[in-house]
Amino acid sequence: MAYKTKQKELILEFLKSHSENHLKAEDIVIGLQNHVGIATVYRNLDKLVLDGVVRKYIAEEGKSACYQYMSTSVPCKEHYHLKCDICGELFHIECDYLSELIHHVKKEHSFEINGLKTIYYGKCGRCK
Amino acid sequence: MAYKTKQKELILEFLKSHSENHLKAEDIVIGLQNHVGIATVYRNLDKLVLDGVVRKYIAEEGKSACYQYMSTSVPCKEHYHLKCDICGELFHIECDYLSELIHHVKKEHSFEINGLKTIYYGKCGRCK
DNA sequence: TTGCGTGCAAAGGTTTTGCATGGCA
DNA sequence: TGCCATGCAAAACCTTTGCACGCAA
Repeated sequence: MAYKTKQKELILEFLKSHSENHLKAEDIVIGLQNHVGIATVYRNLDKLVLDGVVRKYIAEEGKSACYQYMSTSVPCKEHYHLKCDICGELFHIECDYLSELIHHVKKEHSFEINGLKTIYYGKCGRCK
Repeated sequence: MAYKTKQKELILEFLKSHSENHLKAEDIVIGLQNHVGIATVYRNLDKLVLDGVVRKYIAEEGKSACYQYMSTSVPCKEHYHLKCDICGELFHIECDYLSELIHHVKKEHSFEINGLKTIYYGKCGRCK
């Protein structure tokens, strides 16, 4: 039902080898030296996101979305994202407090926060 | 330096009278029955956001931004937003735990989270 | 009168879609 | 062979911008 194609492999390969970065669809196309069309990149990313292999970030309104490979061996549950409104930098932090927050909201507010998808906006130390 | 115009008044009026809703630029144009152009709406919203009179939300990537009037009499510091990935509904909650989280991140991670801008994504009770 | 604000339409950037073709199974 | 995947270009969508005109001060 799902064919294995060269493009699919190339895209996943590229995502894996840049798993520490947040990639835009175009970054992938450029990284693969235009061997894969952007429409194909978007189509594959959509599927990968649905399969939970890749996460999608809303970096900034109007700007392009970012994607990142989710390593299956290293769970990212304790990994959160803070984005500075001023300089635009995205910080990755690990914090038990945030994990507790998720637990709290689930218990008290019947809402299951997706810590991987949520981005906290604000002002970073340097810009303050 | 800043002129008072009919359009400006109409837009602010509309935002105020729908302060419990999250409005898209187009909602405002339609609400005002096309008496104000969409470019004008965007230009005014930008200023209002800068002035802190209105907040802007990134509801969903690729989709249009939402705006909401910030009542000056009722401070909204304890008011957070949860958006369900499944049904798309936006929940407004008040929660001291979240307020504490912001305090914690500020102290421990030197990052000042903007609780008004941040939207927590996840799954709501009904969709779970 | 001065110059900011507006409306319109065009441009801009990102993502999606239609359709013919390519290539996996 | 059957049918999913791809590439290209066009379309779709939201937002911004250029320019001439209108209108507040």
